[in-house]
Amino acid sequence: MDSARLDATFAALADPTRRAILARLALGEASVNELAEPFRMRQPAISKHLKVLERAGLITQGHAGQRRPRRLAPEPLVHASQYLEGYRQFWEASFANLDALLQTLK
Amino acid sequence: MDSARLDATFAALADPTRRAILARLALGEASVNELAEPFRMRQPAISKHLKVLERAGLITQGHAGQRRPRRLAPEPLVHASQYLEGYRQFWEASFANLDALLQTLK
DNA sequence: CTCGTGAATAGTCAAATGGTTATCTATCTG
DNA sequence: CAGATAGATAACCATTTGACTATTCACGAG
Repeated sequence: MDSARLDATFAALADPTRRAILARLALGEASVNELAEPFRMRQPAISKHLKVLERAGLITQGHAGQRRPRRLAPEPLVHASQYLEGYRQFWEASFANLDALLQTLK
Repeated sequence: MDSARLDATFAALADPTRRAILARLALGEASVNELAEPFRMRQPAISKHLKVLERAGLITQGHAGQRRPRRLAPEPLVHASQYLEGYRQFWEASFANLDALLQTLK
């Protein structure tokens, strides 16, 4: 529905670093340094990725002392999933046609 | 699984023009000019978008005379959908928690 | 063969991305 | 108060993106 929202969500998902961050956050909230640790990348680069994720609404940030732990937010994932579900009819039909074709060739 | 594949798929989906093209192609194959018609945009711009979609494997091109009709390809949509499904557990738990919270507040 | 049309390609350009280093801000701790 | 540490922000740079115009390529029709 809201096109700009989907733009931001899919753009955020189109990067392996950011997907890895989301995967990590699915296990529970984490600080910036914890999120940065697996990557050969400086902290400001991670902060930039986090800003992209935040602008897409995929994460929210808390504020506990000098830490700002991030946590995963579900809504954009749901919207993106629903968008793709709109094509389910299409791809099931495609595979059904392929099946039919293979049957006739047999 | 294949990260570069998901990169290309999500990047391709992160643009409203390209999503509109996919929506059009879900109704059946179409030529470049037919795809370009709804947009205030020149034909080469559309060709570039089509190249992005093709690199992502979201469309294939036929070759009928001087037309190269595009058609929608299902696989990347399936993969993207499966990727998001991996978070379903997470978001259902999130919403369940929210429900529970609302219950206790009531 | 020549012309018209569908589409691709080349070249240009401005803006956005994704990284860097250096610095600043805020909080915890001795 | 004086560090040390978590993280943000600024400034910079190279690459990519998304549009444009102009041109070229490929095919079909007269």
